[in-house]
Amino acid sequence: MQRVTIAQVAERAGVSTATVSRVLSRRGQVSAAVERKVRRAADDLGYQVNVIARALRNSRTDTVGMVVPSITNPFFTSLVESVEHALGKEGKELFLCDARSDPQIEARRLASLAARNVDGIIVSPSHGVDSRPAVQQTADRLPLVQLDRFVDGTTTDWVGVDDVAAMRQVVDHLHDGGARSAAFIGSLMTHSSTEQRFAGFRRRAEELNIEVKPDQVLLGDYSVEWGEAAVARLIAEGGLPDALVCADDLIALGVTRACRAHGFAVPRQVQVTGYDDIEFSRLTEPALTTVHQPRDRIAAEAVRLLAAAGAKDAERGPHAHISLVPTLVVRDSTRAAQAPPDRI
Amino acid sequence: MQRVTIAQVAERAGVSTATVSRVLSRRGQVSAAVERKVRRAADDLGYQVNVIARALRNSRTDTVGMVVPSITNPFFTSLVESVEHALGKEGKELFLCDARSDPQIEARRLASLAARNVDGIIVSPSHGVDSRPAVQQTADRLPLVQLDRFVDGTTTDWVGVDDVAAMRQVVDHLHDGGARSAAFIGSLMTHSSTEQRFAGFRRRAEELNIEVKPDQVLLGDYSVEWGEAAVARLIAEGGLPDALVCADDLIALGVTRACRAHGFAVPRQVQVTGYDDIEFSRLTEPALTTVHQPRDRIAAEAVRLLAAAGAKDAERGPHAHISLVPTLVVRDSTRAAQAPPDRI
DNA sequence: CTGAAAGCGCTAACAA
DNA sequence: TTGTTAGCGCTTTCAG
Repeated sequence: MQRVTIAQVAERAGVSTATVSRVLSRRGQVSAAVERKVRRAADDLGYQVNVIARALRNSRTDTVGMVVPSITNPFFTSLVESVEHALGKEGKELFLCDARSDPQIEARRLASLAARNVDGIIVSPSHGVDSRPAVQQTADRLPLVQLDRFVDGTTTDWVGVDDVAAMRQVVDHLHDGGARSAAFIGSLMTHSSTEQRFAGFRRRAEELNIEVKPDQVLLGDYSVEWGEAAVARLIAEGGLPDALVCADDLIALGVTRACRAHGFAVPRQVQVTGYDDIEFSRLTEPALTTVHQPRDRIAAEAVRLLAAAGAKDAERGPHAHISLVPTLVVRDSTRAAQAPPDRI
Repeated sequence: MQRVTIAQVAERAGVSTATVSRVLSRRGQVSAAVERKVRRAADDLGYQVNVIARALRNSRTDTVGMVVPSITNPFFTSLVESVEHALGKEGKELFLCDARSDPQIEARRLASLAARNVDGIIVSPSHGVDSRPAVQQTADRLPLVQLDRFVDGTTTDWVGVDDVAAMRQVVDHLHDGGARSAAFIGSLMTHSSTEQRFAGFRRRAEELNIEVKPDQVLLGDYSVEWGEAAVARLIAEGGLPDALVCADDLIALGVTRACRAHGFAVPRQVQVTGYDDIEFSRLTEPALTTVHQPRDRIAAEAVRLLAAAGAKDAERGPHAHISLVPTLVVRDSTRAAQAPPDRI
């Protein structure tokens, strides 16, 4: 239970603490003989650095903090996995926090990460507006990259996908499958993802003359339950359009399920699309057509930006916004291309 | 970018650093007037404690480390969520690590957590044997609780469910549904979960005269893919038994999917059960019959044990093994009770 | 009730 | 190449 300190190692090896430090942190020149003695002593005693003490001295922890809106959302967990992997290559570790989609909790987590002297922070903000103060304050104190989502009006690095381009692909695909009317089912417009995705959807739908009734834009949250509820509401209020475009896969899973429960065949009577390409999206019946996010790439870019920001301590260059183009994964919840009905 | 220290607050408030410390860590008596001055100064300067410095001084971090085999397994993420919640009530934070099912990575994570002076560790070991040295060493240095899985031959606290009792319920239920033969699909017997679950399965199957062919015990890993592969193998080698008992929900999801893909109706021709009750288990077609683990309760007990171990520093009492009884959730992948065929 | 000062374990000047 | 020493920011005796 007693910790072994550098001083004890020094005593046993018959050298000074400075020498031990030099050996153990492999800095500075030490003769081979002394090095051997020190390592020997350290091993014998079972010495382990005290990262806390080292961090206090160096004001570096080799730790990166990450805050996600929800750790139970498979999209974020796979993003976390990618980030951890990318970080591992740099010899850094990840300190993960769950904001539970609450900007207040999020603010606490960010503050606490900063207080723990993490070298940088990766955050997918919970709210497009309310998350701003905490995110901006944190970004003023240390390197910070926003991932996937971002907060309106903040000046920080950001990495994500081009939601508008993605939605264009989605709508084109649905149109090819014969859709002439569509509904959009998303979360409240409280964060950038839904906002961007809806904007992309709406724009392309207009261009293609796909009908989108105002009361067929339904906003709730990113959950299976909400997807189910939304479909129930649509049916109650007059029936389903040709296509249901969902802002994420969880919603789409619920939507698909509810459609089938209410006797609507997917994709024959109604087409459904998701977003994110979580693992389960291929497991439902029918497997979901969705937008694949290049998670590893997103993670790698984020880590790279963080490293760069950490390096040039003096002055920060302009912030980077890296937007990757996602790909459409066509599965069984949409129809293959066909000539539009009126052209037959 | 510059950190505000206690000294700056002290100067601005016109008091000593000791007084500031007393106010900010709410220890010791301070006059109301001084307290107000100090708080004022701290707010003005935007002071935030340096947790690192405090930790070095106190050798306490109010942080608990958690290591799970896989952060993409929904069972573990929901367990993490429960633990974080339970910890929040104690004012502690969670430092989460993913071992990627690799005892080596796991060992590194454990060491690193210990080096960071976490107050305690919650670990669900990746391997029933290979995880032992790291887990035992860590447990010797600080409070440690094993969750869900455990390592053979270690003396630490443990919280989980009674797998044997759970499997008894599963087998009874399948038998009620008419099953007279069954296969078991699990991970390699490299960790306690599968071991225990298989033992429970086998024992009850024997008691009920349910046939289990030796080559119908298939061991791979906890993944959807393995579930799919296992079914393919069973079919290739002579067909499916009445029931397929899976060691976790991911496997069961793959199993169900593969059964349907190969034209076997679930549950009419073959019954399938899972284990864990992850959220997606109710979303597949058919919804999965599975064993529900009381996650919140498991988490609460673990946190309680950790707190207790942290308190009595002097001598550790005997270690506790807390085993909770899980409940069977009957959904649509199994058949309702019926009189056994031979009794009709 | 408040202040001075020591020291948690480590590293980096600076000396030798 | 190695040792001496100061100090990272905080808490906590011990005096006052």
